[in-house]
Amino acid sequence: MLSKKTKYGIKALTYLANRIENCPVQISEISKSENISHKFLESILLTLRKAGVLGSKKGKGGGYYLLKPALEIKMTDVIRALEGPIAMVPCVSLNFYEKCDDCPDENACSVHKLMIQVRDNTLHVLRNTTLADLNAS
Amino acid sequence: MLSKKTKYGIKALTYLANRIENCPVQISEISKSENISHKFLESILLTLRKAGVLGSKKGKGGGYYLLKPALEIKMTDVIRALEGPIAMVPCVSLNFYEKCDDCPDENACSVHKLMIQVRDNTLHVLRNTTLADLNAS
DNA sequence: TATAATCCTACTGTTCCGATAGGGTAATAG
DNA sequence: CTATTACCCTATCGGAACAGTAGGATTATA
Repeated sequence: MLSKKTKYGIKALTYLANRIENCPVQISEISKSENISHKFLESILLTLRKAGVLGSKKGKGGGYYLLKPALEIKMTDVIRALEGPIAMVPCVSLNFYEKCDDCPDENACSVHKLMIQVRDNTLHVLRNTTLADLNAS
Repeated sequence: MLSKKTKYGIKALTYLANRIENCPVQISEISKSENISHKFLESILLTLRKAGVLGSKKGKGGGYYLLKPALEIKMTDVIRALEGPIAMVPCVSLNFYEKCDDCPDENACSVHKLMIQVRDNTLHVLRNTTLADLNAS
């Protein structure tokens, strides 16, 4: 299941991408438009800034803005920053690998085999989808 | 993330599918072979029986066995029984649909659009994979 | 009738998620 | 220079879900 953090993050990014000008947008503007708690959204945007997806400007007239064109922001980057692993089990994760306690041999594990298939298919979608593809049509 | 319940369930099913004879296998045999807590596995196999995947025989010499040939047991059925929804958000789930609180219009939602893509790709894998495909090679 | 095994309900400890609280810090307007 | 605005950061907390446990009831076999 996708966490609300990730869901709200994607919605906020889409909102930013749909603006005509890429100038700083305040948290409260996004929060009102997308029905997201102001404080919660604040922590989400902070995470995206630390991940290098968003830039921010402090003080009056400040806010958050996209650091790159929407076409260059891949969904893999966004989801990894907010959600963590894309894989459904840590033992098939590319970026967040962890060995299973119960599995003596990964290559003989049926779950491992299946989840690699799922991961590859999911990655294919997320790698080839950018923020620009999610724009309101 | 896949729950341990689902993971253990798939491992147990694979174990059953790999047996030469499809006669009742005791919980403790599977539990030992796959390093799963006996009691926990018990509840998992019970779920699979209620879902119509496994049959059981009580009393001495009893145990669990596959109700259908491995080739006819789809991963979608197994995962839905143990994990619940396959989709990453309830609003794109086929079997466990729920409307989002924050979304006035699903069709305009960027997350919705993206997650339908992911769901379709995942479903494609899980529908076309049966227990027989997971056999130890 | 003893024993072996599933069946079933309830409970519990832990972890994670979603959200909140409260102040600190930087930039801008005037 | 100062007030205001808005981001920055840490800590905390309630609740839900997960992983696993406990204990006995039931049923079938030998």
